[in-house]
Amino acid sequence: MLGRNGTVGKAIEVLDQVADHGRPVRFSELLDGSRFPKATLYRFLQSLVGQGMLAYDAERQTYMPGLRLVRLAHAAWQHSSLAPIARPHVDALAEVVREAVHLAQIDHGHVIFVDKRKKTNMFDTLAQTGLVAPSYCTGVGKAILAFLPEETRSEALKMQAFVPYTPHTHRSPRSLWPELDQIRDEGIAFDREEHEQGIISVAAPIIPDQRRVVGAISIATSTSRRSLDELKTLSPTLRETASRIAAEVQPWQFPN
Amino acid sequence: MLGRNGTVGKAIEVLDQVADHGRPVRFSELLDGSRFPKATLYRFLQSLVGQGMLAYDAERQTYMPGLRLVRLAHAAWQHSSLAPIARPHVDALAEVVREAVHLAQIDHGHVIFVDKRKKTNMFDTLAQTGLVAPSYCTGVGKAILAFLPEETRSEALKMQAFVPYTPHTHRSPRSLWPELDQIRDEGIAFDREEHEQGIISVAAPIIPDQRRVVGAISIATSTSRRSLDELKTLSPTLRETASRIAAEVQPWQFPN
DNA sequence: TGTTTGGTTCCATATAATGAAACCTAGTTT
DNA sequence: AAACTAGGTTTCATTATATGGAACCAAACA
Repeated sequence: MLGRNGTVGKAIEVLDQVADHGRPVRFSELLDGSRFPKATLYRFLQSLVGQGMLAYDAERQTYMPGLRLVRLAHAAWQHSSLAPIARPHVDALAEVVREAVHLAQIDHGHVIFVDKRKKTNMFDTLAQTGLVAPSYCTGVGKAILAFLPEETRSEALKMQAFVPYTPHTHRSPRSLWPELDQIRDEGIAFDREEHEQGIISVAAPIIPDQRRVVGAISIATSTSRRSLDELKTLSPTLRETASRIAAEVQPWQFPN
Repeated sequence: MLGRNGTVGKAIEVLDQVADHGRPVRFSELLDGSRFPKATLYRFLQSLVGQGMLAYDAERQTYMPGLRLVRLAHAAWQHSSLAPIARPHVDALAEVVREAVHLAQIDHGHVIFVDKRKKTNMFDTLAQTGLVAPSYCTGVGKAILAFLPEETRSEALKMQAFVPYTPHTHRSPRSLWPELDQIRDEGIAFDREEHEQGIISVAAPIIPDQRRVVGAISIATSTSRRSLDELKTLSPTLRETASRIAAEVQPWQFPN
């Protein structure tokens, strides 16, 4: 039962696989990317469909997330995500700064974008709500890493592959440490085109009432629109929004 | 594996139980409401925490939905829920009619509210997004039931307990059939204080391109604010909104 | 008509799950 | 201080469930 080779772990893996397709998916497509034998995968799919976690379209022979998962989703969203509480603050910040605003949480060393707001159609980042990103080369990721307890941070850094997405990306934990120290000092993190070429951001951690960091919020833009120095001038507004969100968060509500 | 006594079914039952608490919950509280022996429940919780579907707060010894579920949630929400597509239409309708607007889908005979908008703070119904309601005594439920294929409708009706929530509630499928016929004729359903005393609604099914019904939308209010006749005058607007949503829905995207 | 493809089922065997009982720690009561 | 209680955690002989290669099925294709 425990671990990825338990029955529960395997079922969740299948669930993830269907969800990751982002569209209805046929059995053979799932089989191609699966580590399970045909009969085993088939049985897991039948089981998840029977439980309502997946839905099966008999006409097109495709699988997709089911309404029981949608229902669970909602409960999870409301009680384990910053997004419901932070939404008005994220909206307000986006209105003021006229750039993309991201809200993220961390999960086993990876950043999960849980909300994103922008008020213009001119520009966008790759960040999509619900998506996972590395923590070592995103503003929100570094803002969170800097304020994690030492041991948790070490574990989180171990899980990073330090893929050099751009010439500016950190290549190792050792390279990153001095910057994390600086982030702790200033309470502000920057993404200097480290994750996406041409994309910069400024981020602040969300830390309720001297407790541990629960997430981070960032303002992201392109180098063609703004400079890093211009982003710096938005730091006070950003910190204030992060504080407001932190004030509303009840720390016991969130996982980590 | 198949059914509620398979390992997967049991794990999902535990997941549901934690999610249904809507707040961090301790092991003993879960044990109280569980059909599993102590060791079995404990092991399921450890397994789900290990997989990230649940999170465990060691300080308070409480469990809650985990970020992997939030992530899965998002995928499910975006690809298996009407809400993302329907949102602008629901907003627009709420703006026009100045009452609560509900969006719902059906799942094994039960209605799931997937979105809800209102532009006044004066009153509210019990409908909460993500919640499940019976189909036989809600406007959206009856709107969907009426347009389901015959066999699916029979199955769905069998799953209803026909609890008489108010004196106006249908007590049996037999009692409901003539009204479903009428709903099919008119393309409009009413909740005449059948689910909640004092609450009435008008609902229309969402049926893309001669295909099967995928959901329904309703306008709900209280008898102290509006009469049923007044709600009737909103039918054309409601039908139009339902048609607009249906036009955007790609029928293969949604589960049944 | 024979072959291919994708999906579905079978069942002897293997593996994981089971759950009563015991254990552990912290707090409470005597 | 000792005994007791409560909530959480672990053990392991036994049982139940999962496994997965092979076979089967239906539809489409050559």
